Amino acid sequence: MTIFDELKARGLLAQLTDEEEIKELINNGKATFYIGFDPTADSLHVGHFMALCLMKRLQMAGNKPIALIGGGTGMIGDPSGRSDMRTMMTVETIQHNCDCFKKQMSRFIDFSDGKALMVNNAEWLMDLNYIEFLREVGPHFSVNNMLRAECYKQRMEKGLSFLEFNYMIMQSYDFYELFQKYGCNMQFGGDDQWSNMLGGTELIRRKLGKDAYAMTITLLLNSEGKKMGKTQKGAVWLDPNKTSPFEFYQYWRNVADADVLKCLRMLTFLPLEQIDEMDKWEGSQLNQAKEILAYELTNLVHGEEEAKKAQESARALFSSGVAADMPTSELIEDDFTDGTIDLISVLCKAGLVATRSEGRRAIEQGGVTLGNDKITDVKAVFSKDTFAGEGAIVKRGKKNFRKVILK
RNA sequence: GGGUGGAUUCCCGAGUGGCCAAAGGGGACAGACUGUAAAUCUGCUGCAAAUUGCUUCGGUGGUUCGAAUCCACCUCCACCCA
Repeated sequence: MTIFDELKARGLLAQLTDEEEIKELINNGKATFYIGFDPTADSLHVGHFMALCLMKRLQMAGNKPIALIGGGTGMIGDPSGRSDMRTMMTVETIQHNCDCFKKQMSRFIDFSDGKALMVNNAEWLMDLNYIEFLREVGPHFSVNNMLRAECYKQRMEKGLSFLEFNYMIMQSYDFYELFQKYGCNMQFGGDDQWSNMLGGTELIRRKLGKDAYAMTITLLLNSEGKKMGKTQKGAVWLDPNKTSPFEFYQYWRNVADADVLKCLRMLTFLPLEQIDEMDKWEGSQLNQAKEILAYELTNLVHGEEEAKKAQESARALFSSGVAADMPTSELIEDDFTDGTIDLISVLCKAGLVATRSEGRRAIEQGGVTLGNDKITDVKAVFSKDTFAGEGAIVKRGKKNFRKVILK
């Protein structure tokens, strides 16, 4: 199976400028492609993960990836899909975020021997001269056309500043620059980037009379049509310090039935035959598929050891309620008053609730378990013995466990 | 630059002097039912030393016994005119 067919079978491809040409390029390892990453946070998240996978897949097929960090475009902010204006970031923050991205990406992509490149568009965007730039690219963009783009249309109602309006031009210029510098002939990106990407191919054609191609990846949406990788706490990060391997594993273990197969296809590197086999599973059997999904992804992002640990913890926790390796919190002597500590404090210290009010609610509603006892008395207190030695397992709701130990 | 309308809690959105920690909906959280799923039902949703107290309705200042609500100035946004 060719790489192109595989990508297609996995449901990764959304829009393409020229299917035949792109097929020819990537199947024969002749593509030098780039994907842009906006440094809006100090870690990549699940949303970026698909892009990284795609880079990896194409790299394995002999193509050359360029990871473009948007140090320059980050100064502007992409208005696509945003309902409000993005807060502007300081130069220092952007730089810091770029550095973090670099580190994380190196885990997935092989940058050795020029097999892949990582560049920052700040390199060429920051020193542009306004007038020169306007003269150079300005004539090639039609405002009428830009306004017709879906991503701007939506913003016409809410307000779109000139600053953000320029994002498309900057991104197009990136492609143009990469095309000339590195022979980059393709751009990939999220489906929401389509119009920005077309801007680039258009600019290259108009200025250089050459063809470049663009292709978008399907956005990973769940069955409810929402972007995946978001939780109530925010994004699911790839940085283990922001989202622990266990949490990461649990996120995937908990996807809806309707989404498991799609996730397996789009995100894992498992052979398609194996995935098709799982497609036949039904009902509670899907829990197996979810385990596989969670394990595979945790393995990819955090390594085999972490994946195993997370899986074992999860299994143990949900079957017997105990696990050797589980999120642990420590109490110190000072947390106790007269040798005891109240349950609300325990919940807070363990990070299971954000405020004491929330803790009180959780207890009142019967959501809190310590050891094997459900506790509904808000005023319940516990002695140091409770947490000594092996500690005690505190549960808030059905899926939030924490081992609490007296230090 | 001129005019008009607007900014309320995680989001949408009511409230136009005390009865307001602020209707309703969504989301989130907890419980029941389940398969660590979905759907459904119930509870709950500012903070805390918790039948009470404290802080919130874009910002600052003012009027008043009392302000989300009235006044002044400011900031931001949308629409119309230039």
